[in-house]
Amino acid sequence: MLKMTDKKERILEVALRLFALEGYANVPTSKIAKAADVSEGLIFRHFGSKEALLDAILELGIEQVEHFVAEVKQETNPRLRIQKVIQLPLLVTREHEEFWKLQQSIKYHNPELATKYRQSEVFQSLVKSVEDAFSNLKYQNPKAETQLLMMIITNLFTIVEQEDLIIKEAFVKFVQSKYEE
Amino acid sequence: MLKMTDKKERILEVALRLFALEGYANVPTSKIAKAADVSEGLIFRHFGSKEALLDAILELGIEQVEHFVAEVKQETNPRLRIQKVIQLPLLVTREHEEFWKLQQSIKYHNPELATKYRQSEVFQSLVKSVEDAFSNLKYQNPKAETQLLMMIITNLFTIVEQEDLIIKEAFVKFVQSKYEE
DNA sequence: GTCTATATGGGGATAGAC
DNA sequence: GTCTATCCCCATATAGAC
Repeated sequence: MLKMTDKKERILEVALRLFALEGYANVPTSKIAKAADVSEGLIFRHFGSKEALLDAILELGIEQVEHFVAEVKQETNPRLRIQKVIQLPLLVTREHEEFWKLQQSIKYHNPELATKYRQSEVFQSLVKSVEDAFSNLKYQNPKAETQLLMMIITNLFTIVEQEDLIIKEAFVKFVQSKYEE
Repeated sequence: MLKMTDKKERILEVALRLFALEGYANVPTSKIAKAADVSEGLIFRHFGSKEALLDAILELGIEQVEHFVAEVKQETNPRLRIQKVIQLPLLVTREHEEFWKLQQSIKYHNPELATKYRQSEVFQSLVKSVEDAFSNLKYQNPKAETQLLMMIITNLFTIVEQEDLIIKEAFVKFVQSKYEE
């Protein structure tokens, strides 16, 4: 990937942090500019609009998550694959916690953008691979199982952001135990 | 309860719906006024500020949910009590559903308000009664079980993608089956 | 690429009449 | 209790110089 301008990069980082922390709608571009030590105008030079900035951040996040998802899909043992999916929030949030938090929050601010993510290849393929695993394991209702598990996982991300690491890990283990044989 | 002015009531209803649907930050008071067929000024006469309006809505929501929660708590058979909690999302009316959704969304706009609700008597007592049920049933980790179940329930409320009642009911049944003996 | 200065609109909120 | 009119701020966005 071509190296971005330092400042453009800084804007992305800072905006991600602030959006995740305080919510997209609550963060004026002026605040981003100040925090990134950049002129406000530059944000619009680079991204065109505040919303386009959000979009760029999400694109970037999806990219970064791709590798984690690939890891899960590559696991052929269905039982293990499910264990790995459950662990995703722990693994991903370690590096991309803010992105996930943002992802959650925009569900409410900006449903279209959230939908865009939900329908992204990455997410869809993850869902499918989970469903396959449940099918292989002869669960009676693989679709519902998948839906339930994805729901739990999505929420694990948000819990994860609240509690301390020990509690998180314990809870993830607990959920995993639900899917052992 | 004293009967409110029709218009005050209408503002509350409309605002609840719009906030839940589009997010607090995305709904200007002008829009609420128009939708409720009321002057914008009246909103401020009655509630003082937009945020105070949100607060009033949440208060009201808590009140309305109280009776459903009481129903659950009053069930002494722990197995049945859990079945009933899971059914909560189906029992509450559409308005309550909106209330629940709003409750979720403000986590990001206005964490203090969300916390206030989370720590409300109603919610806390529901959590406690679920935890008791799990304890009685000798689940190994009642606290984690409760956390997981409450998480699932909260999400059941917000499954919008499946507005189809049949699907929703099927899914609730599916979750219930997880907690049968 | 980046800054400074500025335009524009819209959102929350108030005043005052009825 | 309710409406109309209005204020003011601040957030997004643009223009133009460097």
